[in-house]
Amino acid sequence: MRRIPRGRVATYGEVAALAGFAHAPRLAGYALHALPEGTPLPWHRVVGAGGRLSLARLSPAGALTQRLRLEAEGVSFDPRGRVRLALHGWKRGPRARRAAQPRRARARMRP
DNA sequence: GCGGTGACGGTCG
DNA sequence: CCGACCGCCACCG
Repeated sequence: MRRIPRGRVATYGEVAALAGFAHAPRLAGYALHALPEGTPLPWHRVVGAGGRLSLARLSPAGALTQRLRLEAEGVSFDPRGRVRLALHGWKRGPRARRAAQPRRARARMRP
């Protein structure tokens, strides 16, 4: 979790995979649930698939805290309250895409 | 040991 | 865009 850069988010599945549990995203959820109150870990940067704040089910207040913390880092949400992964996804965002695509053809000159 | 239960994720209707 | 299921696996009663 600490690896997730400020202003970017990762999904439970990604966190689980990074921890070596590629086929058990639920474990990530379970682990987060077990975090102590004032944990220094950036737990707010972990979101559900599609950018949903899964915490909402368990604790709407907690989800609000998560949202405020993310917005404070510059993370934006869509009208339905989901993180815009296309912009802030650690592995799917614009930055990740640039890293993945070695070379992007330059716009051609005017004919 | 057993069955129910998720801060999950993907599929299907 | 829902809601219902299903596979998943450590916890818990």
